[in-house]
Amino acid sequence: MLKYAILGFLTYSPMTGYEIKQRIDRSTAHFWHAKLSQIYITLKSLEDEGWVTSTIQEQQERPDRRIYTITPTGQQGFRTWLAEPYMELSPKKETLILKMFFSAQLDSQTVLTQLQLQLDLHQKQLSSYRQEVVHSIQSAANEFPALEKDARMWEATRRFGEMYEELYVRWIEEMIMEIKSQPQE
Amino acid sequence: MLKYAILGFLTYSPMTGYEIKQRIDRSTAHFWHAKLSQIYITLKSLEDEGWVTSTIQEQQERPDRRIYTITPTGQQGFRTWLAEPYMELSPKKETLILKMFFSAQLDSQTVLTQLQLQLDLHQKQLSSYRQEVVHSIQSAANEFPALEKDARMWEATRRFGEMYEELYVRWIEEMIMEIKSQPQE
DNA sequence: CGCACCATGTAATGCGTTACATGATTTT
DNA sequence: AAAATCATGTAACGCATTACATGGTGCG
Repeated sequence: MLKYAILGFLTYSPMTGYEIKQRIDRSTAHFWHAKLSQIYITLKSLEDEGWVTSTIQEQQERPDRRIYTITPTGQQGFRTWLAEPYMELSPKKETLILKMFFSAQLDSQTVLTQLQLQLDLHQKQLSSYRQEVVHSIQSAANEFPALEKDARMWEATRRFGEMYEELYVRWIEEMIMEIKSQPQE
Repeated sequence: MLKYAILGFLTYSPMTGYEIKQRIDRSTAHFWHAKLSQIYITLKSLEDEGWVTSTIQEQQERPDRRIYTITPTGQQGFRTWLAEPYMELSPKKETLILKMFFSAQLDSQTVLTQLQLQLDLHQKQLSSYRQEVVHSIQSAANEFPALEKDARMWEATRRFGEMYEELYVRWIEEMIMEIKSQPQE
């Protein structure tokens, strides 16, 4: 699956593994993330398949860069995947919710501390969607006017991330209120 | 991580791998899922660690059952994990959103079909949270009145799933409207 | 008659993370 | 002086999925 995310970025322009990582972090990280090491591994296997090719660009003051380019076969494979109907629900792994599921076994104070910590994290994430992510989409769109339609899609996915964090913050706040309002045993 | 979900269920009562799978499907599947084969593998490694023990219950008309019981060490390990502050955001892998991110490259009709399909799936999931999941929590709470506090937590996690699906449905509906309102090129 | 349910497990494979290894330049 | 950025990669490990293997009972 990661291979399609990588191919997707390479449809815009050739780039290095390092740059792909940066793009992911700035745009898709809230619904699709990846570690740098895994990106390098996946690029290599894409090259073995013939879906991308790579050339070395030598540099003197920086390490050499390996620039990956998508091949026609890769283009084709990516398009096929993109158009393919997706008929499942994406599997979720939400550690906080799992902990809460069993947290009746804990004292309220520990649970409240846990929730407060997560509230802070999600609030930070929310404000990042409202600021950094908005800006990075707008600057890409301004720089390349041909990508206007793409930018509208990117904005829609950003909005998904924002709505998700709003929901998370609301849920945690409700949990905190509910726990505080309950008689201690 | 799955090991803690399994231990969590075993704190309520001893049970088989098969039963753990059923419990997961009925209660935590929307934020924590697992395949049966992985549950068996994890139970075995928990037994090697000494966190659970197992006994065989012979049956004549059905296959024998291996019943797992949590040990004091396992109890301790589970409690430690539960009380541990969770300081990250859970990583997400949302295939639909990833596809949408790149879908400016597709014609609107294909995108609309994709969205409509997912809308149906999420609406079904939503109504399941409002019906089956509500009932299964209530029947567990009625059967074991001592679990009242637990049931309140289960209900909170169910509510999270419901809110999440409401968000998803809303987002897809907005996407459909936006795409329909755009001039075709 | 076929499908779903009960019930457990192994083998092969794939995907992902963490740690390791290197090393100059730029920013704080 | 320390940390972050640029830049690539491998090795070991862990976790998860898919396929394989078995086989009786109960329901529609």
